[in-house]
Amino acid sequence: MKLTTRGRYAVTAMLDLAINGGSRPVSLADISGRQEISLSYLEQLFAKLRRGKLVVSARGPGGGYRLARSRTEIYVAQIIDAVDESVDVTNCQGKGNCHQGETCLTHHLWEDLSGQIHEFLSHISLGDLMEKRDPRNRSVSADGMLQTLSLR
Amino acid sequence: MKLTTRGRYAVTAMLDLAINGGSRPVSLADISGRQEISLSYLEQLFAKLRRGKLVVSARGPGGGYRLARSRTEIYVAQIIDAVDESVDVTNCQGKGNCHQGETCLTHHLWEDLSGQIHEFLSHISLGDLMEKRDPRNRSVSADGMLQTLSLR
DNA sequence: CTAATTCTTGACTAAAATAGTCGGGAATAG
DNA sequence: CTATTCCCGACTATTTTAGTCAAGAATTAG
Repeated sequence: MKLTTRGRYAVTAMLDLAINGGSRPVSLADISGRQEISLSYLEQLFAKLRRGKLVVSARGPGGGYRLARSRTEIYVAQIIDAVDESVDVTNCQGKGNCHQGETCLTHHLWEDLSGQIHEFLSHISLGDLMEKRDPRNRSVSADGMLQTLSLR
Repeated sequence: MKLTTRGRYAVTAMLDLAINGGSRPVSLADISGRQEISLSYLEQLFAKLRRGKLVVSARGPGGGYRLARSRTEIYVAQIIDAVDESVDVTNCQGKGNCHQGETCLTHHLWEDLSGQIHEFLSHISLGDLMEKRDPRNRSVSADGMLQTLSLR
């Protein structure tokens, strides 16, 4: 899990789409104007978002992008994963060296934390953000939630 | 809140310190060897960690760094904040334009999310990571926890 | 005291990621 | 037909990341 400015751009653009996309598609030019992101850069981002099945496109006049599904079914983690193509940072994997060494240990601890952050962002949808509501407040039992969020 | 590879290096190095730092300090050379991070780069990171009051140093033979306080009182968010010097990304602040525009709205939504991630990482200590334990599982009441994690 | 060790600091550099540019396409609504 | 919009690849400038180098200050061991 990595969280860079590109991820922020992507989430911002998707939020713009969720907010301004009613029945008709939203053009990248509109998003570019509102969010002050260069059109060509948006094109690159949306190419990835489309490959990630998060948006669908419509060409021609009146065309643009719309969310591929309900805003309550698109999660922040999916957006970031789509544009970030997370690189494998396993610098001890496959080499065969580093048997239970400190390197492996700390690396594993980081992986756990990274997994936790990913899990965290996997429960926040565009809809949740728009309503400024914590999705976990909807959970019926606190036990279930604790389990969801606990370390593996 | 930004989460880059530098933050990962810093957390990794601090974990190494927490694990290998008993009664005596740990030298950067040791950490460099174990974690395969260049010594000079570690020096830069630890300069910031020291300024952030997260570690204390001891010069001379047998010297090195040690945690400034207990591993249960050093949180991941503090480490990342110390090395990342988060840049302000308010591209509408102060300019006076953007009165409740879409730009401001989505920007604000991102700020909320960013704040949530920061809050999340503010509750995970080095000790928690080492014990692979979710700090929130310690909380007495689920209500209190829900409040802690809910959106502002 | 001396010498080895270790942190401290600043300037510099190579490599990678980020953000943006450009130019040409293809589809489609009107 | 034509304007609009997505689509795609190559290219470029800027910034960040990660690392290098060199000199110096503190401190401990002997």
